[in-house]
Amino acid sequence: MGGTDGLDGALDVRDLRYFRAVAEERNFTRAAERLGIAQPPLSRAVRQLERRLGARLLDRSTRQVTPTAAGLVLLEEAVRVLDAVSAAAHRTRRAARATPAVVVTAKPGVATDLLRRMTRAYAAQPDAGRVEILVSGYGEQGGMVRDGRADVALLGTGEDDHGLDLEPLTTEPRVAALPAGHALAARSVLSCRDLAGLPFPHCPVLPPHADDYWWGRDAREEAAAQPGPVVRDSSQLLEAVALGQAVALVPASLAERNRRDDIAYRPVRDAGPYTLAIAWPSGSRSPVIARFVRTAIEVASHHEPPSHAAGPPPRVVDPPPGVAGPPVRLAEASARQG
Amino acid sequence: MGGTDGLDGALDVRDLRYFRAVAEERNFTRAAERLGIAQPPLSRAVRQLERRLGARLLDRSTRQVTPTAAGLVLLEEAVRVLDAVSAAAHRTRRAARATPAVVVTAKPGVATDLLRRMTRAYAAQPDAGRVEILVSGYGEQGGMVRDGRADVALLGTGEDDHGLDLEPLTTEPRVAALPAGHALAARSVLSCRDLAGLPFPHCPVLPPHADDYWWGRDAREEAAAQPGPVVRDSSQLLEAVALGQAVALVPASLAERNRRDDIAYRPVRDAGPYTLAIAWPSGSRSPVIARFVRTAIEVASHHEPPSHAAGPPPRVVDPPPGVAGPPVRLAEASARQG
DNA sequence: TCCCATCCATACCGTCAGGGTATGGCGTGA
DNA sequence: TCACGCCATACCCTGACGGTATGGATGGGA
Repeated sequence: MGGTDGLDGALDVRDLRYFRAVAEERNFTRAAERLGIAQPPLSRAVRQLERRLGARLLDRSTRQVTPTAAGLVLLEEAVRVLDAVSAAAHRTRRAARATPAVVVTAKPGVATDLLRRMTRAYAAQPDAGRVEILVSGYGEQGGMVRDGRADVALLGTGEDDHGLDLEPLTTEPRVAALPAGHALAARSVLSCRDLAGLPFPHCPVLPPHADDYWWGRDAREEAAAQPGPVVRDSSQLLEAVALGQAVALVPASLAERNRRDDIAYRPVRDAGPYTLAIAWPSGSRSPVIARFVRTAIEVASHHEPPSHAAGPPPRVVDPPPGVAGPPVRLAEASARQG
Repeated sequence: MGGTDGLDGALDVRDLRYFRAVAEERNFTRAAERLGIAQPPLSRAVRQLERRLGARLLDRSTRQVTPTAAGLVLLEEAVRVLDAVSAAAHRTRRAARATPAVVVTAKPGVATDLLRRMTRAYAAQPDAGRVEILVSGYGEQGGMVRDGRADVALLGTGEDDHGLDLEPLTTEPRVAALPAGHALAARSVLSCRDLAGLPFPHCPVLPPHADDYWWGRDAREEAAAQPGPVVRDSSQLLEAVALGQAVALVPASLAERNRRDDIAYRPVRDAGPYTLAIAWPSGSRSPVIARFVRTAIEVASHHEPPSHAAGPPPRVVDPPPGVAGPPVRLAEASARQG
């Protein structure tokens, strides 16, 4: 479908993995370490890559390796390629299994009942395949779909939805979770201003596979510099709040399901709602995925939010998706930047 | 951003190119020829790939090589990967040039005036970069954007928009183009039924780079089996009509601009309109592309269709795109299949 | 100012994967 | 039955990739 394969200047997955490591680490030695090879071959590989592309990719000035403009472009493209390669392997292996299944991923503790209903409704359909549920840490869902470990994901407002198509499922208000003894807990209603400056839990923006995936040093340092603790799931988050290490904005349903003495939940007047969406690989034509998405939307539209006072009225399904659903992004997406 | 790179089972661009060739050609010998290597290494490579993935990809039954279910999945993924790799090389090289430009591709003879206005309007903006126009053959535009040779494309209803985000620009009716002496030319209005069964020009569904890109044998045979001639641009198309080899449905504006004695244009009552859209890589965040797309939409909304009687009213711009415009597909896309 | 630590580049070498040639086995069609 | 087409196997060779050793440059600390 694409055009000429040509030789693409003979770009290779290995080259892209290597370049990505260096561009992210901004340091050949650390990158080599991360890749599990020695530093000299890495230097050579990157240099060869630059020669093949006929472009300088890295400025190796004194004491600092920084990507050039072209290097930044290649870094972005490399990530896409590597995800696509990963996806190719995962999806092929999955398709080869005797009874292929739809793999849906979600972070633990959110929308478990909705998820249960979805899978049940799907499995109830005649000749529907199996459904596997793959739990993932905060912020991991997008990556799991992109690299093919999962077919669809449930993810919330503000999570990384790069390269995915989304359809919103449910919306509910968010409330503040405060340590029981916190000064703000004395008040019955808060506003965002009240929370400004307080330590928020830092959802690890990135996959925490320390072994085979790292962030560049600045990203790591940046993460370390954040005031709040790093949490991977809702129980860690609540624990952090209970221990007084942080405050957090959580979906109302999560608060409902986690009433505890050591945490005070308070409405926040001007906090945006939490929207849960279902996501699938952008442009997927898989009828199985389309069917699951349709089912999910159907179920969500009948789904009564677990019972909190002023939830929004049940969502009306907009035009049902075609094969993989009309790619509609959340409003958030278009507002992402000016 | 994706998850674990792991080793992906050590998938490689080379493996995917090889597998794609075999899966498309359905014949090892021809695939090897197409790849410019000998057949035995190809057999070995595919076998190794199957071992690495732990899945049978091809059924090599007697006299016939057919992809398995897993093989079909991998074929689709392979195309994505290869396009992404191509795109990485092209975009990086482009970004490395002293004065990076927006490359827009369109087939010749369609919307040239609109294209001219768009580029002029874009270039008129302060600190806007250069614009390069890359002409492409029928059906090639999508591939050119996908593999990074172009940044944006103008393409019409029904063209391959896989992996692209679209925004419609203009809509105009289509008319039938008939050889002047044709029996139907005697009538003043036609319907689709009248045209059924007549030889239509076969827009080469696929890139015609005979050297480095071929279709699988069935696709080629299928194409050869089509009654109508194969054409690559509008002048070839009109020539084919004039020579009596085919009839065609063409946008009204094309008819306007190509009045000839040997071709009769007739309205077709129930023919769908021709919608021209601008397309860019799905999920692109490039501000340059976003800007060009915004300009294009703006220009198109002010654009008076070249003057034909009952054109639709000037199109109203729906919510202007954010960074890269809200990915909205043409209605056609959601109707693509039930 | 001098020294040392850090970090990237170069030189050299061994290994193995990938490609070529020759050939065999098998099924099909004349 | 023969001949052809097609895929698999066997074997060899080349070259790319990775490792080790080492050099050169820069910047910080004493």
